[in-house]
Amino acid sequence: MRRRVGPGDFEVRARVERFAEPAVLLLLRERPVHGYELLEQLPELTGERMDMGNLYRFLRLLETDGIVRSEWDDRAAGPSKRIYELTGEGRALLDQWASALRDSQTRLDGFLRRYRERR
Amino acid sequence: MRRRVGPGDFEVRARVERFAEPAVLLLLRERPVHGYELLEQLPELTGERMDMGNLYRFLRLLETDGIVRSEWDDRAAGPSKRIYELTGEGRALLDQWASALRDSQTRLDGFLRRYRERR
DNA sequence: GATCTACATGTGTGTTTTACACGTATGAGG
DNA sequence: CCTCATACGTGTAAAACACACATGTAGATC
Repeated sequence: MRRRVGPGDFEVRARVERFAEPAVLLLLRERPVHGYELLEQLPELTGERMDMGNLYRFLRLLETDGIVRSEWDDRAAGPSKRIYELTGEGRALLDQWASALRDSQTRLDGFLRRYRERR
Repeated sequence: MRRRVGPGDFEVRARVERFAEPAVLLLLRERPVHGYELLEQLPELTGERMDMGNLYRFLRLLETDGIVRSEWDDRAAGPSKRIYELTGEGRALLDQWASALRDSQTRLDGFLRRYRERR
């Protein structure tokens, strides 16, 4: 997204497409967590707050795809939580993401190097 | 985009959102070019072929936003070309992109470092 | 005991971005 | 005359993202 905030003054965000996916997978690899917890921990990785609605939808999609599995947890007081954990497929997917993100890094590197040449 | 190409085997692309924009701006900063030429040179920066239709649409949008300006060039034989060049605003926007991309790089770096911890 | 806040999980829907298919015209070379 | 490379474009569907709203639990505060 690009937004003009003044003449010659833009606000640009350069986000990786669907970056929430690898971020969720990485957090889940560390330990099983529930959605609300992810919501709090994601910004640390992604730099911005994720939309709640999309997160919960996204988690269910991951489950139908066999990337995560979940179960309800009512043991604690308060509203019950759905705890998600990574499957073997999920770990494989995270590895693919990591490799794709390394490529992306290389590409960014190339871009920025070329940007600095010929100022 | 994520595509399952087998059990536990995924094809993941980790692309920066709207990466074509900074790529076009960078190419235009180097010298004025026309659309078809961009189409050929973009993959060098972005790693993939851009959709033609979207590129031409995108260039016109950039022009209405004052990021580039253009004029027809009929001097050469063959179909006439519309040559684009970067405006001052365009250069400013490229600088903003570069800064955003550096942030993105830092974020990727953090992600990958955390990925390598706790395998 | 009403009301406010934090926790926790969701649905509905519009907007933006990207993907894919197709249309039009010029001129060079067989 | 037909095909191919060049050059510019439109139409539209699908995917991703943004924004608003709905539902329920329980502790804290008034």
